[in-house]
Amino acid sequence: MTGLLEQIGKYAAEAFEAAGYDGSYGRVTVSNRPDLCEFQCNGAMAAKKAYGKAPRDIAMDVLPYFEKSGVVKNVKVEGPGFINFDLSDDFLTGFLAEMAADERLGFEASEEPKTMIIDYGGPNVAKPLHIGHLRSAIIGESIKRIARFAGDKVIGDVHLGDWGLQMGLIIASLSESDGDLPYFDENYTGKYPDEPPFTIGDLETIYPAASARSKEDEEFRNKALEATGQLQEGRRGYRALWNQIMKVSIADLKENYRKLNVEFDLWKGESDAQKYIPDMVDKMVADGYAYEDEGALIIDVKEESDAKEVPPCIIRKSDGASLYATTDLATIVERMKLYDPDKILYVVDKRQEMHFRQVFRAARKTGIVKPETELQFLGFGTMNGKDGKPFKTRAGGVMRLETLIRDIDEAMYKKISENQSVKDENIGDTSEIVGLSALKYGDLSNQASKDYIFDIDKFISFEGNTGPYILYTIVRINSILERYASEGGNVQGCGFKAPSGNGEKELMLSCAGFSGAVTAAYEELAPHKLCAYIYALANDFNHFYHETRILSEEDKEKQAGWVALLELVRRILKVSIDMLGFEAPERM
RNA sequence: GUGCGUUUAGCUCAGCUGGAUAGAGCGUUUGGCUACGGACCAAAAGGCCGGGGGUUCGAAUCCUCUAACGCACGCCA
Repeated sequence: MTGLLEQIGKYAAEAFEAAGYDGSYGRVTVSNRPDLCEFQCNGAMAAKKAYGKAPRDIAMDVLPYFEKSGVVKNVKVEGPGFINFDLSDDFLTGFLAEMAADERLGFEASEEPKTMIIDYGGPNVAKPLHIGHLRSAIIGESIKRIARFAGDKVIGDVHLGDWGLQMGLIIASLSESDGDLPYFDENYTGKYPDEPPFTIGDLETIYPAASARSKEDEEFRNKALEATGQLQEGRRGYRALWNQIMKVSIADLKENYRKLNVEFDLWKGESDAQKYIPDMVDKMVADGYAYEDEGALIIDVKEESDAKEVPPCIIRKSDGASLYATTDLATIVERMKLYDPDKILYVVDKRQEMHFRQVFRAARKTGIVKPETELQFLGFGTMNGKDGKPFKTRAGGVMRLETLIRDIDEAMYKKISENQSVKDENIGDTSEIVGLSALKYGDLSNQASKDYIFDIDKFISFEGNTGPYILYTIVRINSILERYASEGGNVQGCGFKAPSGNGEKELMLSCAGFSGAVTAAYEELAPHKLCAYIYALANDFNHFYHETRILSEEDKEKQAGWVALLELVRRILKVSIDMLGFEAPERM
């Protein structure tokens, strides 16, 4: 089924055509003057120029045909030529019934599903996740889920930073501290141990120490560079050690992402792209796209229309090493080969925009990506502290994700224990679920591309436009519906009735806006639009709830209509928070 | 320096391809618990939409100039 505005718009277009005007003027929007009407059509004013006629007269021409459709009522022409009207009760209840019967709640999935790869997460091996990784994970996961709901085949790839100097640094450091391990014995031909010689905790200590040392100790740095080179050339012991680092690190990353309710389909990384590099570069040179300049191998990517010249894309440094752009290009080669996607979406810090512009252009120019395949960059803004500067710990360092999540869980635990009259044994699980909703909703309700203020106090206060408020609404509906069922009612058997009050009609109209909200969030890659929608829906529900005594209602027909409406609201909210990447607890 | 982005209520943010009186939350002030869950609801106060100019019947929205702030600008990722 098509969305509500689309359906009404169709009738409006027919009305315009019937009156002798172009149907495209029959666009309908939700009224911005709720005191006057529910919906409006401004087409008469837009048509003024084309027909050289007063907008009011055009509106009056069209008006009779609007009324005839039976879909709308109270049609009026007001002001300079606004066509204002309300929805007929029959049409609305019919629409809601159709929604309720539909698995996707009336959202029409695209007929030709696209295959889309989303590149998000981007953690580095052997380094703990910190808050810089948070937005990519939260936003990427939500967009993945929204696109899946919309019917696309979506593949999420974590794209690990698992290659390069960082690995050499760890190997070099271990060779000094644990030089007697077989990994460092070049003459060793036996099987390497199954058990890793370190824990994730060890790695997290080793890496930053080695990284700091390499900046002062040139000898050590050279050793790390050499180890990196040998690893890349395939030295057996180093490869085995690298596998151990990967094993330990990925297990830890998976656990951390699991806590965030983030799941990747692919755990590929920069290392997987390495084998495509030589052939790719050779071909780029042979085709004449890549050439040497100042000792480096570059691809020109500037275009005539650039307001500022875009620097060339460097694919090989003058010392012969490949770099970030090379790996990203080779990753595109691999993705095209293995998945042939219609689109690759990068959910990355917006400060990397120039880099991706270069990479995309180089990929297009050299033809490693099909012309039809879309490459899109979704840059997100920085998470700032309350002072407006990048978020730091009190000590001034980068905050670990684990610490952040733990802080929120603890604060939430405290709040829930204080508010709950009956002590629940599951309070720990509940505070994790609610805490995650606070964190994710707090992030997603902001426009992704903008910087935003990360205010822990605001998130854990969970009042107003927050995740916990949404969850609270769901839990409250659950409670009512459970009680209705326990008193012998059949929730699924209830049908919609014409609204009897304003709050009820508002809530119904709000429900009907679901598919429109999802469409906007999907097309614009904008989870915040879905947040805004469910917040308004939750508000409308709570308003309705306060003016209506549902369970004590004598008129069972009327009551059944309300139950049907509540069930629909619940489903919409649950489906929506699932798209945002969190869930509702049983109680809270 | 050049390019990109941001600027809307005391604070944090919405505002769809231009439409009627610019909206939320927090905070402030006031009212509502005989509870279908008060983590709620109702109401009030609070704005030259950074500034100037332009296009238009009509601009927070489009164009232009300008200011402040942020970010990015060939061998880091």
